Amino acid sequence: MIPAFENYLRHHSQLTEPEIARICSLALQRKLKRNESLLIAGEICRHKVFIVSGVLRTYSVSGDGSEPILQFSQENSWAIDAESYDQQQPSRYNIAAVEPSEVLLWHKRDFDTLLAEFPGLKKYAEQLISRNIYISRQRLLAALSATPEEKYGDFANNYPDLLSRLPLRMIAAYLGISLKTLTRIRHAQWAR
Amino acid sequence: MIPAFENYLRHHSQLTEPEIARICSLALQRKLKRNESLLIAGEICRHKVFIVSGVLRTYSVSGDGSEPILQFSQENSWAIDAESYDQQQPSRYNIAAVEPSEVLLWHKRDFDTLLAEFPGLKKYAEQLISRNIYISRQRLLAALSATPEEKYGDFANNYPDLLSRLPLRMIAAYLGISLKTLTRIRHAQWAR
DNA sequence: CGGTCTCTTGACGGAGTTCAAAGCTAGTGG
DNA sequence: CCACTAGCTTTGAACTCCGTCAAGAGACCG
Repeated sequence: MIPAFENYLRHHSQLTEPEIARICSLALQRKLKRNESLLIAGEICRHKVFIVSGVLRTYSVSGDGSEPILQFSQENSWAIDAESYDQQQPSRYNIAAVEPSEVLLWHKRDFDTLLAEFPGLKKYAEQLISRNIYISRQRLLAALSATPEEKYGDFANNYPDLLSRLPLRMIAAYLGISLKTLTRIRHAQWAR
Repeated sequence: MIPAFENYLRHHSQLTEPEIARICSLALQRKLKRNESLLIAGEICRHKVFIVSGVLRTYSVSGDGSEPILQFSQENSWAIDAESYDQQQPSRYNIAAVEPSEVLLWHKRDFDTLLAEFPGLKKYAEQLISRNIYISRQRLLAALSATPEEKYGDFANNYPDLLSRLPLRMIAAYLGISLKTLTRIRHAQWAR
């Protein structure tokens, strides 16, 4: 797992080899089974998480039992509940593995140390946050005004590989539409 | 306008008086009429914006002519299109005054200078970004899974003062529901 | 005082949801 | 390695709620 992460950092950050080695030295490794939880609402998100392989979903549980999905996080990306992590307060969201997954974890205090040590890491982290914001905006816009067809089309364009890896009901939960509607759309698209 | 902003900074940041003075010295003042645009989609967002008085809306224009609203920004808060500002690339969104408004502007290069000069300002800016992320998440969740009634209720709780200052059609555009539905909800609530 | 913008209300149509049942797939355990 | 089962997907029918269209009343601004 670690070598894959090292490789990722070499290509996606400006960090030096010693810096990368130091970052890896503080990482904890963990494997998640399908559907295994990494964070449950009410718990405090104590770790920064990098996904080496697999897919995680960040979701909420509504009063009626539905599970709207805020985000999918796949290999070579990060996943945390920022609010719970930053302020070390109980999380409102859940994070769980959709597939069997391998993740690297850093204790918040360790990661904070690394951020203070390496300006390059800090800069990299800020870029991640920014990109997250841009994507969230687009997603919010789609949720507000796009038709189900458009939402599905956007999703298929942005995450073509996830289409085949996720249960449809999760895609529906991510798009904010019913499973029934999603099925209809996919069938309609086939007709073209 | 400047004194009001100075006061705001004193209460909401850890900045020192000289720092505040320096920040203000680089600010540009501008007044916006009702419905006047501050940023039009396609333009580059060249300024950081602080709202001294009034309300701005950040919105998109859909193919069908509707104007979904991503965010309202009221007095004592900031408003920019982060993506366009950070990367100095054409904006996808519009920003316009809902009421006559007074704003302070900083050229990006000036503000970047200030951020580099004052760690306290940087820290303050990061807090703003974080809060923005938390709020966006909540909003996305509501857009995905809440009923129109719940969305309106949340809005009324979170922004009680805006309720009376905004045209209802804008609240509808913000909640992602039709004006008709919004009217229906408000009437229903009255009955209780 | 006129005009524009805003809000309300009605009727209608349709898209999406819910409920339920059945077939299929894939993962699990023996 | 196979059989079984649980979960996933599809489909149908009925319904509900939201959106569109249109008209009219009211409020506010210039």
